[in-house]
Amino acid sequence: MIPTRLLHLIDRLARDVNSVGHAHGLNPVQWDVLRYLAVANRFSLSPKALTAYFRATKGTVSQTLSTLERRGLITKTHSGTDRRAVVLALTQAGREMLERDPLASFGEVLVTLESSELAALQTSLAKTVRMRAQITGERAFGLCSDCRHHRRSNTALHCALLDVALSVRDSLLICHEQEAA
Amino acid sequence: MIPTRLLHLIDRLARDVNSVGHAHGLNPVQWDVLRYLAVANRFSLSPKALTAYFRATKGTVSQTLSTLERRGLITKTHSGTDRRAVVLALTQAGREMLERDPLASFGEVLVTLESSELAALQTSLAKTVRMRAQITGERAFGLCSDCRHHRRSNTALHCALLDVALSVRDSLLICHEQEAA
DNA sequence: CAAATTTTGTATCGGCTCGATACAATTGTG
DNA sequence: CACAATTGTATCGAGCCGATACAAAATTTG
Repeated sequence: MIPTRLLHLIDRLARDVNSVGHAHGLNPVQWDVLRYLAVANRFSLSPKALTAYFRATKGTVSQTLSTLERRGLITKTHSGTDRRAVVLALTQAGREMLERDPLASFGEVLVTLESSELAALQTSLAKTVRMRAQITGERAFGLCSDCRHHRRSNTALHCALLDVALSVRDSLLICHEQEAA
Repeated sequence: MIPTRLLHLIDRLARDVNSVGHAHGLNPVQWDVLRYLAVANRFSLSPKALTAYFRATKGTVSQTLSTLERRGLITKTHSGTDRRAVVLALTQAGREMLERDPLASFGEVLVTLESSELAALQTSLAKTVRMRAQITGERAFGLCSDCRHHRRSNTALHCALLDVALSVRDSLLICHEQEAA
């Protein structure tokens, strides 16, 4: 039996998020790009990864990125190893813009919840998002450290998929290659 | 301290909802209208109520409704009491379309959760949505029976704001006038 | 009651987003 | 080296949505 009332709440929440996403001259997708770049590791800073993240076409992503670059919020540089690939990065202005992230207004509401309730909410939502990604066959964009390709010896961290060494910081960021362990 | 990780999940969930909302030739807003009309009581079936519900301008709502009417999914009739007002209703085709609601795919995921977890999730989300509505000064669109204008004698139900009798069915639907008790 | 104001909705215009298609450049493969 | 696959850009057009102006009915005010 489908939990109609809960679906209604999710729908309403999603609409609220979308509606609050028009702020400081940016639209919801543009905010999302800034947020993504703030939490993605160095293997995931490409238009390709964003295309998967947003389920948008390459053209759409390309346009959004051009707009953000024109506004000085991100930079686009060509990768050294693969000269087709573009490496994205937040500029200082981009990081400052993120400090005015309208989504933070949800945070102010959430912190009034009991910490145990907050933790439970986070766990349930994480489960939901993960299962959804699984069903739709899309990437989960989870933490590098939660990935089945993640290896940790007593000396270092390593990605078995890309065969590269990982910093602690790398492993605590989101990776587009991530697959649940 | 703002729960960043949780905000990220909410953002991702919202994007998922929005993305899944393009189905059967309808867009997310059009689905939302159909869903709303299915759960709104007879005092709330107007373009005006939808304008508040979606935080959209009157013009935008008017256009969306015209499109849905053209597709035969809703009807628009003039109110008898106030001839400016329009009364909306789902057609049979509209109700059938709702049976293919893409949001139901979330339900399939959610039912795999423990029922206690499901209940907790619903409670937390309801709180969040309610607090958000309060802060932004908007209507909550809660259940008629949860309203401070709701009166129940041993013989009948009554709305003290509109001064009309309520059926049991009325009181279990969403009302645009609703204010938390 | 007449005039002004408020409420409710429509019509029209234009900016902008986004998907589709075609294309360019680089890398990988047989 | 020819051919395919990958990654990203350029261009076009449909459609969404906000803004403005307008129409019709109801309400308030003098």
